Amino acid sequence: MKERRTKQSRAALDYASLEEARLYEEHALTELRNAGFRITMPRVQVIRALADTRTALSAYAIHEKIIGQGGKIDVVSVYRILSTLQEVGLIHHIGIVDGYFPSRTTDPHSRRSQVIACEKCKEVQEMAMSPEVAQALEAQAKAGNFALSSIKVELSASTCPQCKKSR
Amino acid sequence: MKERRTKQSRAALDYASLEEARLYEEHALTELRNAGFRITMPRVQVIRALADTRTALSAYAIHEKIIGQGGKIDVVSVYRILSTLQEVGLIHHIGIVDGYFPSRTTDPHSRRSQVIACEKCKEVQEMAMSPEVAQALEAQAKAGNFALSSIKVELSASTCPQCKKSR
DNA sequence: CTCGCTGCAAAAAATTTGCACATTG
DNA sequence: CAATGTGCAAATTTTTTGCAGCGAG
Repeated sequence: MKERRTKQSRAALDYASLEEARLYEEHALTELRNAGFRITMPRVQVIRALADTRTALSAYAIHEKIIGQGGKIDVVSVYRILSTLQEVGLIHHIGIVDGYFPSRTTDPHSRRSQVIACEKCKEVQEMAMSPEVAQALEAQAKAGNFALSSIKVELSASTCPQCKKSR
Repeated sequence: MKERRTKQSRAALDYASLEEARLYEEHALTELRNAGFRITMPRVQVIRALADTRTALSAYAIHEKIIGQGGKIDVVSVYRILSTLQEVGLIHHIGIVDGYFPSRTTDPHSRRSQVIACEKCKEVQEMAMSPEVAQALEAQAKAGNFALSSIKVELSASTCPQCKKSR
């Protein structure tokens, strides 16, 4: 029941599609370069570890994933690279699951993020923030006389579509 | 310029009004009792430390605040009490400032929270989540076939009303 | 070639655990 | 007085820092 697969399913539930991953890697490298950062092996490795994940990862989880795949990197570098990636807007830190997740679809410079995390399987999904929501929040901040600089929305679900099916 | 005060201003910028604090303490103790927890000195102390704060506090910050006021408590207890308070819904962990903040106005059982934090002075304010925002997010989750269980909105502002004035 | 970046070593900070004792209801 | 909760000691985990040397551009 847990091993359920469909024709076009991915190889393992923990990984995003190859295409998604490839796109993210490319995108991330470009953004990094544009921001004036050098492209190094450690950075490529961290980006790849994030590129195909479906769950939010901690610095240690990323480190282990890289080592587990035969890579070589120090945890300290993972920390430093994560803060660089966050600075450039290529990843978000997700509070409700305490981990980093790649920003695959969101504009790195938008300062807005919306995700939903499944409590059961821990998978995270980015969602587009609807203009209504964004505008309502902006209006509210303005009414309160705040100079709004960023919006972060984190939703939590007891089950996601996959978890719902496998029962 | 920094010491600006108005007639009805609070004694120190770090503290919420006495009335707000008193109400929160009372409310928190009631909820704790109702949830079947005992009322103990350490718990009262942590609740008080949170009751009058305007910024989000870490476990250590709470510990120091209590000790600094002549109280006595172990950090370990602070951790345990914080997780109890969170379980009961009396505090929220605010990701963008990485600290705990009292839920003064939100219903402990609503599983919804919305706050705004000022990047300059670090003060946090709870905001009511507008029905439009809540409904839009619910609809979105439903459309994605997720069983939504909680909503957390964190806004960040470069300046808050107070910071804006003092310039 | 030359900064920017990484690894290594080490320290510091944050969080968790086990157990004997104290306290609440 | 019977859980429940706390303090203390200690371990574990996470995060930060300083510095010498490597390597991307």
